[in-house]
Amino acid sequence: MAGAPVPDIVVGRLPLYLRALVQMGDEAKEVTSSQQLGDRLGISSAQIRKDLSQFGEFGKQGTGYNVAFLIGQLKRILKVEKIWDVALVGVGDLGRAVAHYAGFIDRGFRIAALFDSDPAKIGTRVDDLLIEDTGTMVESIRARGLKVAMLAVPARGAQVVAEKLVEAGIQAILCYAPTSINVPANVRVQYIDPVLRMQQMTHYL
Amino acid sequence: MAGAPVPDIVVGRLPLYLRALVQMGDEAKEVTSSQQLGDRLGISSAQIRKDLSQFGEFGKQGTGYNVAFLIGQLKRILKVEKIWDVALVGVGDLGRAVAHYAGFIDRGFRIAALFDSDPAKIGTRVDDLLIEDTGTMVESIRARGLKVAMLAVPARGAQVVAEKLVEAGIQAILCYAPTSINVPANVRVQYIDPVLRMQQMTHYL
DNA sequence: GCATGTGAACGGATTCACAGCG
DNA sequence: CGCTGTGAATCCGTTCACATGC
Repeated sequence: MAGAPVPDIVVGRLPLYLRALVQMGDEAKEVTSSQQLGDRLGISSAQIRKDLSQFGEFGKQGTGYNVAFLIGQLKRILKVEKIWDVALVGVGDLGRAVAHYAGFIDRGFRIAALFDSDPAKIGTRVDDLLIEDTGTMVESIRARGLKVAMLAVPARGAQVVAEKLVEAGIQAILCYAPTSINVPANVRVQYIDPVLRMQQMTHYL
Repeated sequence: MAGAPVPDIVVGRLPLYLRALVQMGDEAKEVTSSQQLGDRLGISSAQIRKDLSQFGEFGKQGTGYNVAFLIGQLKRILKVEKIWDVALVGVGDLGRAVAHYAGFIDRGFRIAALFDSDPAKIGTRVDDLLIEDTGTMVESIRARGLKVAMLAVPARGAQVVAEKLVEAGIQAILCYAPTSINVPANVRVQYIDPVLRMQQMTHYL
């Protein structure tokens, strides 16, 4: 049922479905149902069926969903069939950890460029990847045509860097800096701040 | 207006408000309004007022909110006035990065115990903190009375470890493992999986 | 005047429940 | 019979708009 605008909250669940399906595939499961998938994820089967139905009819009545097929469809919808080259800005402790994280490549992302403003770091390498100057970042990102970036600078500098990323043509930013950033509506931002999640939980203790 | 059950989605925004207010405090701002706060965060002022009103009347009509006072109230509500001692399970690359992350202590959390199942790591230290055996984890966590844990083991092992944490009396788990875990309803889980966020964004590119 | 706190109105998301089909 | 896909119904969250009070 393509055509109508799909709610963002639905798109946000698709990666979760994909992750669970890949696990099922690893377990040599060939077919599954909305019920099984929901049980794994703590989501109702109706929710899953409705979400998927926004993009097409992927299941068979009485049978369920073919795991490999649905994985393929979700990858297509999420545009992660190919690997995205990503720029990483900020190579402090956090940025280094992100750069070393092995979990990206299998799921659609490769860190392809590093940037920092510290002269002591510029020109050095992290795993064979050169750290470039943020002063020349805009041109460098433009030249490579990168569309996705990760932000791992201190909160203070995040807004300024974000604006440069937008200027460079970046359209999606994963922000590890513990602050909100303001960007034009056509640029997507997602935040990773573990402390927010921790503080949410402690309320209930 | 305490008494009624507050929606989880509201509790989830409070840490965001707290973070922005602390920033304002750092900027020596003494008073703010729901409008100002909302502009920073990309949230409507009505939303912020309604969220806060769930817990009391913290503002003054015609004036707004006292920043320091509201920070104190939010810390109280979120129970982060004191520092929580946290167990970290899994001291691989990811776990080490989490252990080194300097952003926890200022915001209510201290990593106070490390666990791993690798004999080569057990008994060694990370920043003066001993890595203990997961085999003796349940007793160790119980003995210290820890209530909060972070999970940084491979996806495969996450469920088993989660069950041990529950057995040990842990009531809140921050899960860095890229998988869903099932725990009793009285235990809270929050997930950090940057790839999910990335895949959500690429859909729109 | 200005900004909060809040009932009422609205809109959107989830769940229900079943027709349809393998 | 089993499970999907989906309109209808329900539930929940957000926004509106204004009375209240500094």
